[in-house]
Amino acid sequence: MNGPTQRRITIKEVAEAAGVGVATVSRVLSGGSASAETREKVLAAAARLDYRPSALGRNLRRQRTGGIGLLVPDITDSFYARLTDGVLSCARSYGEPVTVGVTGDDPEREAELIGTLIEQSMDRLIAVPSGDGEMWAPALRAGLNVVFADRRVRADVPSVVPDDRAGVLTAVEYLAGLGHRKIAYLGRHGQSQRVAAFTAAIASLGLPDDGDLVVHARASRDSAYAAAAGLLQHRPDVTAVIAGGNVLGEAAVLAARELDVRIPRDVSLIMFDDVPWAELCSPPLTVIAQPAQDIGYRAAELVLRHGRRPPAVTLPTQLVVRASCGPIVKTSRR
Amino acid sequence: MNGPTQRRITIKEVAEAAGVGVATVSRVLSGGSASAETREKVLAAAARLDYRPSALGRNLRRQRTGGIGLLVPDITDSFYARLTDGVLSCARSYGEPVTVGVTGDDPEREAELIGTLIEQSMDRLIAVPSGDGEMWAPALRAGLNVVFADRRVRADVPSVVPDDRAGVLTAVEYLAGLGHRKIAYLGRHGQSQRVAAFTAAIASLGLPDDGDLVVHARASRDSAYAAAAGLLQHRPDVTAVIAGGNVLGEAAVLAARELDVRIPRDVSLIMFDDVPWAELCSPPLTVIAQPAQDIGYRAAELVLRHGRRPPAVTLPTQLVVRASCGPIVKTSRR
DNA sequence: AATCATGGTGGAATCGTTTCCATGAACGGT
DNA sequence: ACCGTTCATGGAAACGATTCCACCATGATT
Repeated sequence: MNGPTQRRITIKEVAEAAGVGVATVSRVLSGGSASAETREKVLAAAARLDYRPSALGRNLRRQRTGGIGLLVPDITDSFYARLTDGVLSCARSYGEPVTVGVTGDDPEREAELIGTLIEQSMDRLIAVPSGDGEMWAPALRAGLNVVFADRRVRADVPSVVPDDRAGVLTAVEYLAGLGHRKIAYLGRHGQSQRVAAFTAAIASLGLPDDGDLVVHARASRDSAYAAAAGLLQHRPDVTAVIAGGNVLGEAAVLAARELDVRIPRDVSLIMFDDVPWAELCSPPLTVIAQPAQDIGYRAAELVLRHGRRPPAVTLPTQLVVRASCGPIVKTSRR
Repeated sequence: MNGPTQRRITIKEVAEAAGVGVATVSRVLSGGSASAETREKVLAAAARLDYRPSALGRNLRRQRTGGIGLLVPDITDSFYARLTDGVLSCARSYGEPVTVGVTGDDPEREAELIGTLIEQSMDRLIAVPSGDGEMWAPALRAGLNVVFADRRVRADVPSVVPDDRAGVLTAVEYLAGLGHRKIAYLGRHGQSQRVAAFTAAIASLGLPDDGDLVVHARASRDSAYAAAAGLLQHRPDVTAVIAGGNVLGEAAVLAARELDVRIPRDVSLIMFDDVPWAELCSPPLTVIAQPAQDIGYRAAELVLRHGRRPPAVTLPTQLVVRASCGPIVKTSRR
């Protein structure tokens, strides 16, 4: 009840105002051929009426919808926030709107969100996939133009991922160089790539792999804390932990503090993903930096350009040494 | 070139498969009246064909578009990420897609994004407004259903904001209680509400207000750092700083460290917005916690319900005392 | 001079859905 | 037995854009 909310003006009215047919208006505005005189008239009328073509009408006619969908596990996680920022940044330069959904690493919610996007006739989608590759078969069959980000779960879908193998290897080598032999990986579900890289790295360096050195958490902070605390409590023999993300790193620091495990004296910690607060933390955290924003940007480029899509883009990571890793002191703690 | 990308099935095909007219299909699927028999047939056909109504067609017909737009200054900022999470969480329960845009606190970019949203026929918008209220006149006249979040720049637009006045007052009182008299506010553009509350609080406590105790930064981390460093360098007389957001707080800690200003011995710091790392920081940061997620959720509710919209919702903040504020030692530092 | 190529232009079909309206059947009341 | 009411149903219009196609005028070619 706050105003007469003026009706949207259509191409028909512009045509009338310019004294031409609707086809001509459409042609002029789409850069088609027209005489200089009519072009002038149409442009003037459009400007005068502040005409904005309706994306609805356009998209209905041409079957292809503009806009791109983006599915991330958790927008609250700095890594995915930065990835999102990269996508938005690229999309903005193309003038394409981005619809964002949060999956919480739950395949069911993911499927539901995909359904919503398909209903909107979105045909371009960037996703950090939650489940395994099978789940994506229907979406792909539906003609969805999908690009995976951060994780690669199908070989037939283009993806932009950090160089997990190199990152993990760097981390493990660094820790091994400090004398650590019992190194644990604290990851979240869906990081099969990294876990594989981890066990491979352990094996290649001849370190013992006596079973459950890999612990998984779900997307929430609570779950991350529980996993970290469990690891520190039940495995007093591990002397170094690799956290597979900033939420997990945060949880590890918190849990260590709570359990009176000192970093790096009692256990060394190295965290995937460099975040601003890693430097502010006490102790400042040694991290494997990941180009989160670039990942998003490149994924958006891929999904927008759409032509000649390379199977995979791998972006380098970087070890940033701060103060959360130290040489091993004597034996295992406690 | 990766498949025959099957054509989307339409209501017409469902009608044909069910042996009824399109109108009947539409009616059944929208919950209109129909005989049990036909309802059965239609539902069966729709399920068999995996029919999904096209939002494009629907939205074109009914002039009201589903979906809501969300405009935030910086998705990388934990506060806005959490706010966004709240919006997405609420929107998901309504099955409404959310289109997100990043304004960077730039009114021009904001206007551009609004234009894009209008083109998409979005009629519902949640925004953290960058500019002043005037800028919103065209959007409102266009029939946009707007709700402001975090900042209130117009009285005639519903908004959901934290209780800035109480938050600032609490912070100032707490610092004054510790003996501080020269307190600075480090804010970002668009926080006029808080700055007003700050000067009011200063005045009400009888503290000196000798001019430029308020410093502004833009949305970027660089700008925040510059502002914080400038403040600490040029005003050795201030003994306490209130940072108006987590990015500003982070910048303040960083700048203090760089300039060898110790917290809380040399200056006390209190930060708006509680973030997970505030506890991990050295020293742990005393903060004014803001219900970022709730703000987003409530804003989404407001924009979705749409009826009887209250003029404003104010959500409480909370002082969380940690270790970044201390009593004043002697005189001004240095 | 008659015909053909050219290029600007507008009418009309189309996209997929909702909704108005007319139709026809069934049924109950007088 | 006839008429009026109710109800399910399907045809068709409408939403706003793009695009095919026919049309006409002009200029060039034979």
